Amino acid sequence: MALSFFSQCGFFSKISPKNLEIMSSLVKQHFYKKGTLILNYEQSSTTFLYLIKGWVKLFKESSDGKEVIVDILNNDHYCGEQFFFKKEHENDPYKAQSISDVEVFTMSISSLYQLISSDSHLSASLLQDILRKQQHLNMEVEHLSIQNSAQRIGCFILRLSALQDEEKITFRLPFDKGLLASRLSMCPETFSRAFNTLTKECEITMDGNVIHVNNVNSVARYVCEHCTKVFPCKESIN
Amino acid sequence: MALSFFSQCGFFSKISPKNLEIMSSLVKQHFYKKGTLILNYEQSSTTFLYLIKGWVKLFKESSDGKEVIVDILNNDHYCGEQFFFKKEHENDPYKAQSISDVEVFTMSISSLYQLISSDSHLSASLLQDILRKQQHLNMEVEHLSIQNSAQRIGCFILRLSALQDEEKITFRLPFDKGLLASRLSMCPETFSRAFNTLTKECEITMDGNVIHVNNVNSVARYVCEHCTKVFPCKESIN
DNA sequence: CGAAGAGTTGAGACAAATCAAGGTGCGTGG
DNA sequence: CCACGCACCTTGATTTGTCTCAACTCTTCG
Repeated sequence: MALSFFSQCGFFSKISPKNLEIMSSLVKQHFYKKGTLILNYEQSSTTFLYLIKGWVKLFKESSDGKEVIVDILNNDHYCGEQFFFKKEHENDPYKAQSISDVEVFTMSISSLYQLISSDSHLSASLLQDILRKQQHLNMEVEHLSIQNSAQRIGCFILRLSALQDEEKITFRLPFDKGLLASRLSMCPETFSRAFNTLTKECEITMDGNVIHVNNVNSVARYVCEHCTKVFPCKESIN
Repeated sequence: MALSFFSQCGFFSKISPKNLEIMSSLVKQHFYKKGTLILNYEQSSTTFLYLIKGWVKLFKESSDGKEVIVDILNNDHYCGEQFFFKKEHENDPYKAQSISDVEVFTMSISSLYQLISSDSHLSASLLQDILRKQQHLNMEVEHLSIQNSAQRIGCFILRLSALQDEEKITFRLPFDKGLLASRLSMCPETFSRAFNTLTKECEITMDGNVIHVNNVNSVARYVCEHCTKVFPCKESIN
């Protein structure tokens, strides 16, 4: 891969020139079609996966066979950093599957860890990223206890909308509704009904996979009612 | 504070001798009685708080005035690391209140960050700690979507029990039931009823604040039914 | 003794999951 | 081109889980 690529690549942009060289010899670039299993349980615990473009779902199966969504990754998200310090038997692995056509690069966790260890700017940049992720997880926990289903959907849409800076927004859902429901910890039926109440409560409609937000503030008024933050809360999408 | 203290103190045990000197001049030790407000919103975003001994609750107030528990800290837990990179206006602050008599030390976030930046062993050790925290948050999210109230209580008790290595265990709840209910995202009434079902479903009873677990495995059977992990799952208490 | 705080219990309301039945859009094979 | 199957989504009926409100008990502490 081109060295110049990494210089725009999330936390890697802080990598030292020397390590940049080393790194480019360690990574492998891959292209996968929608629906491909990218990592199985075993691979996940030794592989650092960086998503250049597309959408990837991370998931596990619970002991009674249901799929549990761990996370949904988008451009410049990554996974695997939690295994830096893990011994084999402590692992809590997952599977990764593409839910769109995707472009990724991978490298082994251990070699990334060596890079990090020898590059204090890189490690600071990673730390910053991880703390942001942690903030997001804190928000998720909070929302699961104070928001109802319709509000969780609305909040997700607001965060997608935040990428644009308009009053009226139209965009396509990045993946199917069943998966989004699952990501937001509700069943598909609840998702469908909750979206109806969202339409009733504020100026937002859905046509197939296309969302029309006619007034962002009306959505925020309904969604952020019980939240400890104030909209616009500038969180990342996931 | 004694230099030797930090050498046994969570991730600080990896601090270099030189930084250890510097650090000991930066920290302030405090003792607070149960019920003291240790940090207000403003202080929280500039203060690193390390809990040497006792229990501290971190909380916020939502826009409709309800208290939302962010975390409950115990020996060797800390808070404030999320502000390393935060600009003033991005802050998502909280309050900290002691829920037992406590012993803590504090230092400013910025001076801790300088220490971290100049000490790669220390920063690696911090990173490890933070990744553990992140794992725990992931687990919390997962549990909120797949466990019912009784299972969440049971899971909390199992994690407290994991500190001991016996079949039959008796211990005292470290803080009152209302707070625990809130920490587990349920109301006090639900906590009370859910504990009754727990007693019915497995060999566990409660007498005041004292929990008797007569058979750890019977609890695990009920609690871990839908989980993606296998008991004993060796998570930290909080 | 009385007041306050913590915990429990019951009744009713409400939210979400489950179960069951249809609808819609789409690609494939005839 | 149509017909079929299939995946995705929606809707309705029912059940389950949790919250809310209110009443009551128990303990503690002045």
